Amino acid sequence: MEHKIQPLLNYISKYIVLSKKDEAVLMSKLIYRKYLKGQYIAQQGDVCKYECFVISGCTKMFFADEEGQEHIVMFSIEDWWTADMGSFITQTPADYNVQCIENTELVLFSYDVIEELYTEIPQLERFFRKIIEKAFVASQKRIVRSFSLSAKDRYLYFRNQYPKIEQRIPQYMIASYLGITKEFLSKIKGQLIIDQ
Amino acid sequence: MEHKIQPLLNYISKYIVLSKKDEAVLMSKLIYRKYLKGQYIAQQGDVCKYECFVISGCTKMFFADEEGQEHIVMFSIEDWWTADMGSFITQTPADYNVQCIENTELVLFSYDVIEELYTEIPQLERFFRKIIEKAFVASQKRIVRSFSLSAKDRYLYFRNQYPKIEQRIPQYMIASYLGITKEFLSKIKGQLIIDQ
DNA sequence: AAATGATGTTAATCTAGTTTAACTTTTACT
DNA sequence: AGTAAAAGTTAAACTAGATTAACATCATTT
Repeated sequence: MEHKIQPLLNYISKYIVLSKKDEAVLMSKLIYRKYLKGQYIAQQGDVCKYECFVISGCTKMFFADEEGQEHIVMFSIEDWWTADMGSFITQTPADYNVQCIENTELVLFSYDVIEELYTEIPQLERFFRKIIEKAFVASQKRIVRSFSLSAKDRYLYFRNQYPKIEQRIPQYMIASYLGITKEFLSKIKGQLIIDQ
Repeated sequence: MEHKIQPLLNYISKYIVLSKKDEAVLMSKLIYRKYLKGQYIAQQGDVCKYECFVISGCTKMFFADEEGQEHIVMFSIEDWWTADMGSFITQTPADYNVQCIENTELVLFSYDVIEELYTEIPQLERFFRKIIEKAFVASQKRIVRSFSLSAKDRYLYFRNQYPKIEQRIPQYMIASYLGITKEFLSKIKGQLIIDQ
């Protein structure tokens, strides 16, 4: 299993230095799991049991509104996280679904394990603080963009910021992430081609 | 100074238990400061030096876009935080301004002090992790509302969630926070009165 | 009390983005 | 290869919300 979660260890080492012993403790408590395209990792209404680190593949987190419309909140690819954090930290039913868009390899941190780990390896508290700080900043910037940019500019920003993601994901999901209809995104793309 | 920052100590005690000694260390490193209505706590372009805990009063965090339009990202009242976290954690120029809407009392955590505190009182790492987890969850829920609710429903949600804030803040700022014009908010309120 | 500036309202016109619906292209399955 | 399903396009009619502009109210200062 060691080599499979190596990307996670590399990722952690960017934030904190762990001893070999700590790494061993960590590895002994984590779950490595493969999912197929289309498979659900977590479901709206269930308590979110895991924080998930993506080793490979791609996931979307979304919810269905009263009319059954799907709204995508985030995508996650290699070296990023996914989970309904609200449900995870309060251990109450989730607002969101997490589903694989590609075959995906994950490392799962269960709620109980992560609490144990905070005690056994106090540095992980710092690690997760920093990760969440970054996620919070990104989230707030997204709010700002959603209010101050037009749909076209939000799309251009997305394309520029996540060129790798755009290739891998159907357009209608990108539209959902941007908060517009797939028809309007199609129109925007057509317009951009005309403008060259 | 002790009694002035008591609300902060009470707030912290909801998340972690600090010894009297730790409390004394903490207090010795914090800055208590009063601001007048209209005064700026932080400015777009400057590096954000402090994380601020609000003892009393009210602040807004906002940015001015290219056309000079003001967009309000968040309000903060008693027992909440304010700062451009992105600027604070990276110590790079801020995207946002923070300004007092009322006379305001703050407790300031400077960047250097907070790093020292994480080392001297490791429990604070946990405390801030939990605070930021909550802030991140709230931020993500706001994204969801901005995409899935109409302006009217966002206003109703705001009014319901923050009844105390609504009383204290001019309507045009609430419109800015909701991502709509003051004229349209006025129309929504008129409509709500007719519907009763 | 008058005057200034900040805040809030109303209404007409305009536009970014939605809805509906028909059609085309691509992908995946037998 | 042939077919069905999924994904993407186009265009017309519509709507939520913006813009502009004129006016009303309220608070603060002189």
